Amino acid sequence: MRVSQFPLSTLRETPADAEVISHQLMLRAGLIRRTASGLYTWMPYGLRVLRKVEAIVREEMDNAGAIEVLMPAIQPAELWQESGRWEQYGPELLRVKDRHDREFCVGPTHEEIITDLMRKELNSYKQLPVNYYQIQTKFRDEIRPRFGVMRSREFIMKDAYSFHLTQESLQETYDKMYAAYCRIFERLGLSFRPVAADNGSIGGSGSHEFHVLASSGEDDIVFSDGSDYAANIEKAEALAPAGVRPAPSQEMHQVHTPNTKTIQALVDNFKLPVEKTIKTLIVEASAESGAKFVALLVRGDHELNEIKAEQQPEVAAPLRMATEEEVRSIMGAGPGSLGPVNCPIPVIADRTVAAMSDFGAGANIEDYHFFGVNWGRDLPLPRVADLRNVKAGDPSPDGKGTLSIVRGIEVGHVFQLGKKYSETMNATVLDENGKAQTMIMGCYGIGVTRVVAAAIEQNYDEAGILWPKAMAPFQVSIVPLNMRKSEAVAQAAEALHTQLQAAGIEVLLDDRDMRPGAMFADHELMGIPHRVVISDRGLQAGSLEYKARKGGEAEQVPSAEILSFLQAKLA
RNA sequence: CGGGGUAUAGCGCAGCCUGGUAGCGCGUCUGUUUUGGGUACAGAAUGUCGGGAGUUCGAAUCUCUCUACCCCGACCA
Repeated sequence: MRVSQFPLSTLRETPADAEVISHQLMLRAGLIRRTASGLYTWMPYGLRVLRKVEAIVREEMDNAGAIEVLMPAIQPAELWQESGRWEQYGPELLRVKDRHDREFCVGPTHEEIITDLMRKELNSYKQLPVNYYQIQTKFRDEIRPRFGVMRSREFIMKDAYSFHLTQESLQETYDKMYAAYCRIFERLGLSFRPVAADNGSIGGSGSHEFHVLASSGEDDIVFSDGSDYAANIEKAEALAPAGVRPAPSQEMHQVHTPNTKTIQALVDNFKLPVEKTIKTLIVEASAESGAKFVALLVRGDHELNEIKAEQQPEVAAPLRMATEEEVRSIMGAGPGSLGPVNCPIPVIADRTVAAMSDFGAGANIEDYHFFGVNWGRDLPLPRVADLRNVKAGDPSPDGKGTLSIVRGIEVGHVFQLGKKYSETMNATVLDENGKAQTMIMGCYGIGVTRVVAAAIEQNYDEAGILWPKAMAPFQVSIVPLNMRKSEAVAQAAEALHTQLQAAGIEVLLDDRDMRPGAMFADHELMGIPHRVVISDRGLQAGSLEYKARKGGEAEQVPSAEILSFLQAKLA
């Protein structure tokens, strides 16, 4: 391909509204252009990258026995009403009406369509299991689209849905999909991690997220150095500290603590170790608890896990922190002076808190704390639960090794749906006794467009993108110097271009009449992995210059050997 | 939707406070120059100053209003 015929439009300056590096580089390298909020056009070079990701996903899905279909992007409201999601989904579901005033939505996902399809197509258990997938455009009317293609409203997703007679059969396909996902991200050349995920109301262990590791990621991923345990921090269990609670060694006493509204101030002003401090958080109580508010206790240096908190029967979901006015009217003191001693509302203590002794906590009197507090002696131990986020260095919940935390970008999700849709939509097959059985379902998604952005977040340098080999829009770029003046350079460039193309190498010839520096900068920005420079100087010496995008010095390669040299690099 | 901010040439920005009819850098076009890291010089084109209304002799600038976009929160592939 020649640049003169495959237009490249790079930007020298970073557009002001691009926040994250992948968005900036995708705009600068001319891979995408914004059409409207959350809507992007994929430009020629970007589309090549996208197609490569799709091809790998398609191949691995096919290899794993999934069958490709293509469902409509526009979906009739009746199916969503049948599943109950027409009401549940909210404004993220883009609803439209046709000329007959019939209601439709632009599909954000396809459970309804596939379930409807399968209940019609499948009659017998003998037809199971099946696994259908598609690679298709989805639309979710996100409240706040951002980060370019990372969280856009329209995006391309590979979604697969499997149907089974038994849980064992589902597990088998689930495991196959899990393995296929691992192969996909390995082949894409990404550093990734499958992690156990929160699977909400469905229950069971049937949900894993696949995260591309990148410091700019929005999720915290927890993993163990002593086992293959990995989980989203939302889900990672914080174990109770080992050993028994130390015996009290101090008497409880009230201390005047002016200007001490934070844990840090308490530690600094009173030389109290942070491990001896307690944070008291007041949240709204659930209707069935009978109380209006609940106090949650975590150690001073620990962070409340909102999902774990919401799962407590006493706590209202979604979680809502009490306002400062509410706190004052219930507790008689403001935030910064709160604690479990003489607490007028129900209390739940984190496991770590339950194991503390001689600790300090607010006295529920403005500017006073109690120090030397001990459970059992000074106040009864409240209900204990896992309330906090794990921290790096915590023991792994499976008992093997300690935990580390890294940031990740969620690019895939495998999920055991069970009968959630098949039951409400009455998708059954006849079993061997001729009895109707509700099918069990699994679903498996990959955010194809997001994968492209995530790959950049993980692979870039000052000059631009560093594509993994499998994703680069071209493998080799030819940069001829002074092509318009030097007949020899022009001929050599054309000849090499023809030669590499004939050898099946994806090659891009930069035949623009530009200065070398500008061309180098463009190819580096675009992240083409291999570069061959053709110059009069080199040709006279019978050689071409080769340089890899990722590090390494430029080297001279005899012209006659360039093909085999590149083939070795590309292998 | 709540809170904060921005809107001036393709991109990045100045001008606005203190009204006088729009500018800089990059890019684009023409010519010359240069040719191993975004070359230099000369010339040129490009704006309903986000839309509408108002104040004024006169509005990018002041007032009102609408719209779009960005950032922080809930959502998610």
